[in-house]
Amino acid sequence: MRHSAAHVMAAAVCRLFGKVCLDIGPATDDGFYYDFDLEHRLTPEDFPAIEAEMARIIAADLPFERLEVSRAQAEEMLRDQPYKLARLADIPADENITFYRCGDFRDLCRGPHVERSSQIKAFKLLTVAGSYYRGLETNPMLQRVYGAAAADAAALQTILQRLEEAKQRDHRKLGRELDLFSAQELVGPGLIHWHPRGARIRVVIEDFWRQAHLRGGYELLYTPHIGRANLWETSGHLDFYRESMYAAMEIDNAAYYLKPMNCPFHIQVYKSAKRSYRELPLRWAELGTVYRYEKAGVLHGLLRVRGFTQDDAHIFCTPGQMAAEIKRTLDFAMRILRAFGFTDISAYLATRPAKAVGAPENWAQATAALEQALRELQVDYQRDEGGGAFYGPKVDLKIQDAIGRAWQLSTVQFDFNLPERFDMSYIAEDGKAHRPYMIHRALLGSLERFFGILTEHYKGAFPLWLAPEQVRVLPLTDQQLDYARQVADALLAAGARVTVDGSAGKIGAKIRNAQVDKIPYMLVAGPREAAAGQVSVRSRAAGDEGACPLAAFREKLARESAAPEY
RNA sequence: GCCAGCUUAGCUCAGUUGGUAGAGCAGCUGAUUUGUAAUCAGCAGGUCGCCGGUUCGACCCCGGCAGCUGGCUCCA
Repeated sequence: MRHSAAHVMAAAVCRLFGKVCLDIGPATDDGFYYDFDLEHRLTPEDFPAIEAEMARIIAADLPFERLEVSRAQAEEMLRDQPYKLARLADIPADENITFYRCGDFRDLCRGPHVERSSQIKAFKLLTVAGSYYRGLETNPMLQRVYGAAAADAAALQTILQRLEEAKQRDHRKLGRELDLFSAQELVGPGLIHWHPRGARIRVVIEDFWRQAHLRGGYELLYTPHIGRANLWETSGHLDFYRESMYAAMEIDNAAYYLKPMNCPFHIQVYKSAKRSYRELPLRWAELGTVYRYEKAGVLHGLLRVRGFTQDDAHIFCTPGQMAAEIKRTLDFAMRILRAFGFTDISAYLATRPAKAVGAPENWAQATAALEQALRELQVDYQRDEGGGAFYGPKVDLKIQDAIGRAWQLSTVQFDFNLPERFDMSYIAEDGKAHRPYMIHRALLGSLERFFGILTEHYKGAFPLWLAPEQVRVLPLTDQQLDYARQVADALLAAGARVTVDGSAGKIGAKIRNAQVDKIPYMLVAGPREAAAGQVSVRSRAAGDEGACPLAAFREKLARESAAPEY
């Protein structure tokens, strides 16, 4: 039905805009799109006319007819459709060539379709965008119109509501409304400023992350932001990653580059001493800020930026330790993700691509270790055959957020390349130098991206342990301002993130503002509470919870705001 | 980077078929001192993204640039 809706849209566009070169128009999860090439530049202002034309075709209840034709007939039918002719040429000789006809519109198409146009019950055009022919950057750009289509009006409403819900959760909107972060034109695109409220959350995330890593057997590193050209030549980045790197800075006749990755620095720390098998595995983690030149058109809020902090780590181990380290790392990653409220986790295992470095038997061993760990940890996973980086196989973990969207966060990657390039070694029991195994991993991915996803997951209503402002004390009148400050001081001393609303408004207004700011707890302090040393607790989610002694609330807060177990 | 669209006050948006702009919220000041989602009044705030062109005159028309948005491509 959705695919048929694409045909009907193409038919409508052809009727309205004269000569249209058609490419393809498949169904999508929620609807359909069609790629065309036409003189007229389509805009959303064209949608009502196209939709009206589509509605006419649907109302006419036209049949979809399947036509089986010879290749010669097909070529004749498509003589003024260059993209279609190219698609036709791709159809294998032993396959039937079919067209589907609906009214005066017919399209080279494998089908199937609905029987009659009236079976398209509900649709709506959504956006128009550019799209390279066959997805190749060097090809001409076609115009793509996306639409939603559903079995009935209610189902279409559900789709549109889901899109609206995603819009309401957009971290860029919430980031502005809740004053969490910004990017500044004067500074440059893709460079993030964490405002006080966003930074408070980041501090909690980082503190939690550091504690977890120290308890999890990692050491923490800090490494420089720039390094000499030699370093990046040795690592190979200047050969294969240069277009993603910021240009060199010349200092004392040497070229320095801003780091796009942390690995070479960690390797230098490794190489600062002769390593023994007795000290392996080494697990070194760093919140490492990197800069990458991302094309302007791909930047997106916090999710795709040019400067970001990876929660990076490198594990150096012996081949014999590798399987255990993999399992340990994946288990650790999942426990951390669950702590942040992401419980629905799945995995992708990417295996050896055609062009790869490293011995095939090492690849096989590493891939098997990854797969075994996934099985032992009972994670659902899919294999992405040949999808690994050239330097090693990897596992990516994906989570589902509160409205079911999937995001890739963690990645665990083998590296058979850098240990070689940097000639890393350790002395084994046999007294000889051996090459260590190297594993890259990031759990949150980058703090920017993770924070964006977290914001959308919670719709800005961060749980108590993450909330930038956990408690706001609301004096009923100015008479209670001193008492409110005492309450706040007492909570502050206990480690809470707390403020006082000293504005002149009525209590209703103060509550409204606190709700809009998504503060987990509001404490109303009127004359009754001040006299009794109490606070009236209102929770963001549950509303008025009644009065209790300040000390009791302080204990409740301490209990509830502890970082989660993991 | 590519295609298209957008850019007016801190935010969300009106507006002028070319005669240099307005609202709500936020801010500030004053009044109000209030019991669980918006008290009232006043004030202030804008080289209408930037640069250039056309014009007697440009926020409006044209060109260039920047940023953003939706996609595409990319994502070691």
